[in-house]
Amino acid sequence: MSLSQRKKQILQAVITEYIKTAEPVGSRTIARRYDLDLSPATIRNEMSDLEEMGYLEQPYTSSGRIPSQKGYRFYVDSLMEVKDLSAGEIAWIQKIYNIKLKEIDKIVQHTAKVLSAITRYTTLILGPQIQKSTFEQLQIFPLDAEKALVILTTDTGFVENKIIELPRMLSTEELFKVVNFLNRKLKGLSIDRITSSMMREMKVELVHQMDFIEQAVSLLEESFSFEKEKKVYLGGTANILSQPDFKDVTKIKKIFDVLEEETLLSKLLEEASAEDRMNVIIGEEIKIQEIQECSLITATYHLGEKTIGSIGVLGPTRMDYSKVITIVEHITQELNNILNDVYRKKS
Amino acid sequence: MSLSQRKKQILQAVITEYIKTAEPVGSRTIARRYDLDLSPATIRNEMSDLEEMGYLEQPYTSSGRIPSQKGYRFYVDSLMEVKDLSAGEIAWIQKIYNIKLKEIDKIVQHTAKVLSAITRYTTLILGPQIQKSTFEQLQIFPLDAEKALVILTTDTGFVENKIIELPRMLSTEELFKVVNFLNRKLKGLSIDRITSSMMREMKVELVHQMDFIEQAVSLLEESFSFEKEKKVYLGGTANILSQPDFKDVTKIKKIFDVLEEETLLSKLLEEASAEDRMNVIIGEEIKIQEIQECSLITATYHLGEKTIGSIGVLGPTRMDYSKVITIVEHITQELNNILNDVYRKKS
DNA sequence: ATTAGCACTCACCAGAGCAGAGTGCTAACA
DNA sequence: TGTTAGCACTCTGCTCTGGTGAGTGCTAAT
Repeated sequence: MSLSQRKKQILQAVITEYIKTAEPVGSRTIARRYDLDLSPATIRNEMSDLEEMGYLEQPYTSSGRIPSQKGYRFYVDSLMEVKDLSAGEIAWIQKIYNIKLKEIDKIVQHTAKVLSAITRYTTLILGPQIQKSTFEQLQIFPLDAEKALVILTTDTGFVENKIIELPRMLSTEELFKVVNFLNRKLKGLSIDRITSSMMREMKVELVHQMDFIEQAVSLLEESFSFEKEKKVYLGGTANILSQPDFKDVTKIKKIFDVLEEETLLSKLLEEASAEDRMNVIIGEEIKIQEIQECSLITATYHLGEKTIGSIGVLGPTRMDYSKVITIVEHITQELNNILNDVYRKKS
Repeated sequence: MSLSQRKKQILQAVITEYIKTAEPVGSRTIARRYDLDLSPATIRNEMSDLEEMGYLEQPYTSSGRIPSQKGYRFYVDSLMEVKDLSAGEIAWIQKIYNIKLKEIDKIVQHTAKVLSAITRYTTLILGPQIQKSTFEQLQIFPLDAEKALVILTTDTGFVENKIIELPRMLSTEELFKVVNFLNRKLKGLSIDRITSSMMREMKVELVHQMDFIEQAVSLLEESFSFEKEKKVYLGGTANILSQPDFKDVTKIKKIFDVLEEETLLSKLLEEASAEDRMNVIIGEEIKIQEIQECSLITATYHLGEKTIGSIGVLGPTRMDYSKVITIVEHITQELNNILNDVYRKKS
């Protein structure tokens, strides 16, 4: 069943007002501040209907109304008008975003900070995924008899480093032989293609070519066990504390506890932005119980054609969806430009 | 003027009790819970004296007493008995600290997390300083015509990478000439010895050796402008929210705002641990106004002989100094062991 | 279908009254 | 002279009360 034009107007008015004030909205307020040419009584009746239909809620008997989750959903999907940024706002963003950094992780961290400063909410950015890049070179520096530093670089300027245990009984010479072998084999391959089946193949080949098989294989395995965990960059976590929605310290505590769980956040962001377009998740649609009084707006960012990570803004369900969506859209665009500028493939 | 034995006992009792309960402590409580064989009235008189001398405070007329900053100071310096960890506690710490990581930044981050989990306060760790390590190798990978990836490695397994603008008109060949020159010159030098005077020297030398001076010099400069900013690793920031001392959201907000200022924190830690031993800074002794209701306990950690960073635990002034000091001592020791184990110099 | 009017509900606030914890002072005691 | 019992007093924190105002739901009139 669809809503009458008038009901939509009233729903929109209630939500807009509630987003602004964080207070339950009464019929008089609507009548006064939005010229719908209706008396409070009529608005009351409509609001009563809207409540019955599940779009509004009453925190307590005879209080004003607040939007329900369903209300927000409908607002975001069909009611909200996404306005463009003014030239002034764009200039302002430009000014504080203004990036001189070139390292991808720094860029992303700075973006999180700036985005949270602009929106006044908390920003989560799922770090760029090395998986999408192309293998450039693997290098190895022995540190002592047992350990070596392995550095993996990609065409996009990723540098991953880790320290591995050296297999016993492997001479320096042999070590470099294996490394050279790997470099020959892998050059130009995308990282996520270097799968376990591929590794198996290489093992077989190693068996034929070399006589120190076992050690070489374990070296190979260790070298490629680069962290699959995805880094999440946070910005403006303190902003949560400015929200009147959360004046209860125990509630805040729960949210912060979630924010300290990187794995949880990375899953959240990954699922949210699975479809590679702007996405809004409202309240209990979020799978993490502790933050179901929040909403999350996500988008993805790209390097060339490939999606390499995602951006999320987390605020109370009462957050200013339209404003945040515009800003996230803009920032994502900027980030894409910066990244593609710095890391554009050589020719 | 020094305190009588009895006054000391009473002061200690008040502080111990207040640390436990976070409530103003009255004379009856002391008489009941600590067997000093004194009547409440006598204790009252002594407490009154202690207040006059500045060791105690009364939040309001005829309430119990709470320790003043001076009180805490005296307690930490002369009263507190630092007890050793029990075998059980040590085993427990061992269990959750249990590190398999080898990369220095991961180790430090994990330490911050564990330390905050054990103490239930917030942990700040000033990241290991590359300055103290020894130059191993500089490498350069051209990304495109204008940019190149520079990787600096040290003997201790540090890997710093940055992207630089290539000077125009510098051929790949020339590029590698400069890099080779640098590697020859710098090999084995400690990073903090690579000062600007040293750079000047090298510039002079370059002038004599090569005919593409200008470009080489600018390359040199860019390559060595590695971040001097010190990274601070945080753990357990959410713990602040569990402290009954901070039930006021605006207070909490202020603290969190400070925690988001990395530069501020790194300065704080650096100053606090300047003397290279365990240090306790109480309340207004902290230079940052917003967190003057907190205390900070710091220690330094080492690689070989060299101090490479510092560890701090931040809690309310009412924090359990003795417990935290013991734990920080223990964890610092563990961290030293781990680091020296992983990064011990090759012979 | 809309609206004016009215009784009713509930949160919020201020003030009053009360219990409990704790102090400071005085006077008695060892 | 130091210690202690006793007592009046203070202040917080809690509950209860009544009043106010915002807001509703219902009914009846337009």
